[in-house]
Amino acid sequence: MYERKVMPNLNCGLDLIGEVLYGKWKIRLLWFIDQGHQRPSELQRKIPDASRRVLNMQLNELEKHELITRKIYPVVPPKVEYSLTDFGKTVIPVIAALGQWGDEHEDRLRDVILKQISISDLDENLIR
Amino acid sequence: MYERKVMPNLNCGLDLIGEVLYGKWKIRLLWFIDQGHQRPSELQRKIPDASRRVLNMQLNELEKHELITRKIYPVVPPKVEYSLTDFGKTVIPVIAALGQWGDEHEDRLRDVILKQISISDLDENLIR
DNA sequence: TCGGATAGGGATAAATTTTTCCCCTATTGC
DNA sequence: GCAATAGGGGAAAAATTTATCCCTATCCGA
Repeated sequence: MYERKVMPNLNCGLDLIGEVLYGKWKIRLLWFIDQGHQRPSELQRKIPDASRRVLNMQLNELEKHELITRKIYPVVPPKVEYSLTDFGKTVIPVIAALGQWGDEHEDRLRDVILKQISISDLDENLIR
Repeated sequence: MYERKVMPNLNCGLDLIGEVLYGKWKIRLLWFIDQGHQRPSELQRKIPDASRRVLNMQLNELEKHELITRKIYPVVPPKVEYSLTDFGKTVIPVIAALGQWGDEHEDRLRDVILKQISISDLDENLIR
C-alpha cells in the first residue's frame, strides 16, 4: 500500500470531512449504498467509469472510517453487502445538498466546465 | 499547463459540483473569501499549508468556473481582491453544511482518521 | 542599495490517486 | 476440464495534483 509522506491537516470540520469524503468515487458510493445498491458488483455497474480496484479500495477506506460496514455471507459464489452505519447515514443529507446544488445549476455548470476544458486543452480526443 | 487525458463525467449533479469544488483547497478558498479575506496574500496566510502556487492555480480555476471574480487595482505594489460572484454565493450554504457535519463529528472523525493512518503506515515521521 | 511586501507565471520534481493487468478462492453447470 | 460468477488483492504504469525553485516588477523603509 502507498505510504503517506505528509500528515494531513485535521484542524477544522472541513479538513475532517475532507479526509473521509475526498476520493473520486466515495461520495457516489455512499449515495448508491444508501439507495439500496449494496453489493459490490451492483456498485460497479452503477459506476462503470471507476475501475473495480479503486472502488474496492475506497470501500475499504469508507469501512475503516466507519461510514459503512461490510457483511459477508458464507455462500458460494460469495456474497457481500455494504450498508451505511448510523454514522454514515448522518452524512447523506450533506451529500444530498451537494447533489442538489449541482442539479439546480446543471446547465451553467456544464457550460463553464466545458468552456474551461476546451480553452486550456484542444485535444481532439476530448472534444466530442 | 497540464492537459487532461480523460474526459470527466458530467452526468449528474454530483459529477458537476465535483468538477468545480474538487481540489485540495478550493472549498477553503471560497469559504475564506466569503468571510472577507479577499486578497491573495491574506488567503495564503489563512491557508499556510498550501503552496502559493496551488492557491493561485485553484483561484484561477474558480474564476474560470465563475464562482469568484478578480479585481485588479492598478497600484503599486499590486493589489488584487477576489469576491464571490452571485453564483459563487449560492454554494456557500453547501460548504457550510460540509463544515458543520465535520464539526459535529469532530472527535469521532479525528479518531477514525488517525487510527486508519497509523494502522496502514507506521512511518515515524508521521506519528507525532 | 539591500530586503521585504505584493502578485503571479514557467519549468520541473515529488506526491498522490486511479487505472491496467494479472492472479487467486471456490462452486455450479456443461 | 473449462467457463462463468462473485469478491479481492499485488505490482506497476499512467494520470493528476501539489510542491519547489526561480524570475519579473515597483515602491518603501532602514
